Amino acid sequence: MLDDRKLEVLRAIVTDFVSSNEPVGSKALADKHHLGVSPATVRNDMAVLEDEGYITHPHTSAGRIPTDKGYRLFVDRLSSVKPLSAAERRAIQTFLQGADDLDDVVRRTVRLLAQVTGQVAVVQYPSLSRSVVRHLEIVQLDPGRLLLVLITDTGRVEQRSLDVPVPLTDEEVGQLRAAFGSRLAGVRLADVPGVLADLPDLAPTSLRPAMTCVLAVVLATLVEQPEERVALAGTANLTRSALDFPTTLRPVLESLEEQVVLLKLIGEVCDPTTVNVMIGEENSVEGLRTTSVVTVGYGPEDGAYAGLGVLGPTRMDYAGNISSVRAVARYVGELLAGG
Amino acid sequence: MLDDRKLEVLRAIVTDFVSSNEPVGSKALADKHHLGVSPATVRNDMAVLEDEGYITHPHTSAGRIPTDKGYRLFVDRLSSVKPLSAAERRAIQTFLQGADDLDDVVRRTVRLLAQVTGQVAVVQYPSLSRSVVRHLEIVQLDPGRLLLVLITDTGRVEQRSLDVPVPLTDEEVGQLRAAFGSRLAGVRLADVPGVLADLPDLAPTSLRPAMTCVLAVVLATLVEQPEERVALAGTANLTRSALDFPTTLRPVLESLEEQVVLLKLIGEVCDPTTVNVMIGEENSVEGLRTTSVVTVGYGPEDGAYAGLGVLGPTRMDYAGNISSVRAVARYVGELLAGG
DNA sequence: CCTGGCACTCGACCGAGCTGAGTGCCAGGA
DNA sequence: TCCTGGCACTCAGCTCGGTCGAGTGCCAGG
Repeated sequence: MLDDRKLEVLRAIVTDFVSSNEPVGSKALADKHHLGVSPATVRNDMAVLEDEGYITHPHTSAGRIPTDKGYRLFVDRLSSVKPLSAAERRAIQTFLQGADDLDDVVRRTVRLLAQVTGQVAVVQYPSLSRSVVRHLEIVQLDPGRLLLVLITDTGRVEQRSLDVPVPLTDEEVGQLRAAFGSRLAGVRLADVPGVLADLPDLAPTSLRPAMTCVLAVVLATLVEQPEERVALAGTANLTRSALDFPTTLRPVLESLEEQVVLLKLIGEVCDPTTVNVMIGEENSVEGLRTTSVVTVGYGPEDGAYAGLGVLGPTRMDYAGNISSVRAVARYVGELLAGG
Repeated sequence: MLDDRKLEVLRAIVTDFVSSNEPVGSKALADKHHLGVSPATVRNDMAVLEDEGYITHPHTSAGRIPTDKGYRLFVDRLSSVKPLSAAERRAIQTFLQGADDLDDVVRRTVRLLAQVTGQVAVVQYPSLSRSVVRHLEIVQLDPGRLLLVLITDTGRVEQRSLDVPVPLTDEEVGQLRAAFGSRLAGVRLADVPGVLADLPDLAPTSLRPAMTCVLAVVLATLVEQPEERVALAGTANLTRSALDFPTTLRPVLESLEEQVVLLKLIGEVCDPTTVNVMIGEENSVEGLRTTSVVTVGYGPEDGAYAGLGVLGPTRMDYAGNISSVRAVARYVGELLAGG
């Protein structure tokens, strides 16, 4: 149905339109891309591409622009990887070096990604459920009020406070700490329920109520409904492509303010090797139907810590953004695994 | 120079323009606000107001719009307090109730403020330097690597990790914890340097290097350069008033992405009783020269925890926003002081 | 000092007309 | 069969001129 030349025409349309933001006509196309055929032939090809739904025109006497389906085909089969320049790689590396904190790493990453791609960047904090416990500290703040501090292998620190029915002595707190600490260190959070299942049974009677409380909180807020966090940057980049957002960018900005939405965007990815691209209408989030999202997991190859990605108008440089996202993900993954 | 009627005219211009976003003419003004004088008289007054720089017109045959100076006069002398409705008060209260965490409180507050005012909302986390230490926990994560967890009276939790030259025994960690804990509990962070000044001298020799390290970190990252955090919400509201931003909202969005800028906006306020209003050009931040900012401190009356506020186009409902900001600040202050 | 009247200004709004990029289609040629 | 040049057609965007009316500034009279 679509021979090589037609695909070539589609590729040319996409690349031209992405860089110019203007409907591209047959003549300019035949000229600039030395396709070896005349504009009339290109027109015929275009008619076919349009029949198949890969391109469309805004009005009769205008050039063609790609549809979401056209972009999809382009991304899947037509875009070649665009390797980053050495300078870019160096920039990424230097920008990320010198970060101490996990917070710092994430903040730097998200800004870097926004700057490199010129899009909105989203970086998820290492997912709790996929993390490994490094330390669980239990402290009594006030009599009867405990603070739990969980530190994961990726440096994420979460705290929860809770009340226990009876104030504990320092010694009892120490016992609690030891009981949980010894069992949890090195355990993936997802595996915690199994590891802790028999804990209350073994505890001395005096400690049992407190232990049950702590256990409940650990399971509820750290394991079952772990708080996922995301960082966002580069929303100002949306204004640069104001033309791309027919109505306004209001719905886009609104969507980006919802943590839930951001998580939905990058939450599913779990493979650091495959880059995921969602184009326009493919997007499940109402209000982001005019945008495309490029995401990838980061972390060790056998299971990512979390995801990161960029969001922009469907008219984006997919090849470039895919490369950037992948490169940044790799560096961040190494950084977190190394530190 | 400006008699009562001229002031009344200015007030009418401001209120009309704020609600309609269209230059207001003499006739409409005389009609709607039953000033008791003819349009011609209003015109004369307008001419004076314009000479004095309080209003201006976009072009010769258009109505008048207030200048920044006009808004300033309006805010300072002409706007009456607009008390919130009972429903609004209830909404604020119910919206904020049920928050457990400090994080939760701040997040709810910032969203609430954005929703109530229809502007961009900014809420600063309780400033560390003005907070009181509730607890300082010291944990050895790995041999030679310590984690400090600081909890303040407002529920803010900060952690820092640091390396000490020699691994410590559990007992030594306990000594460290006791030494710091006993001295810091109940102390304002700003007063910490004095309280800890003589600490290394009193420590046993074996503990001294570690203590010096911890002390250095505490002083450097918690006292001298405490990390101020802010939350932001409602950027989508900027698009609603797209007409108000002559160029684009790009510079505004860019400014709002800078933590430093946000802190500058609300960082100075420290009085929970006085609402601060910065109008247009008064604003020190380039890029926010087309916006106005309404801020106030929140916390106990004798010294706020931090500031919060809203940002919007100069054409905003000052009276309403001032009331909302003040009301929200009061509730949050009570909530944090009470909990 | 206020008021009604009057001439004036100038942005907005509308419709006509032109332009040109781009299309679709068709007949002729490799 | 497929490509090509030619040709008529379409239509968004632009410009131009004209009208409209809101709003102004000024002035003479009350």
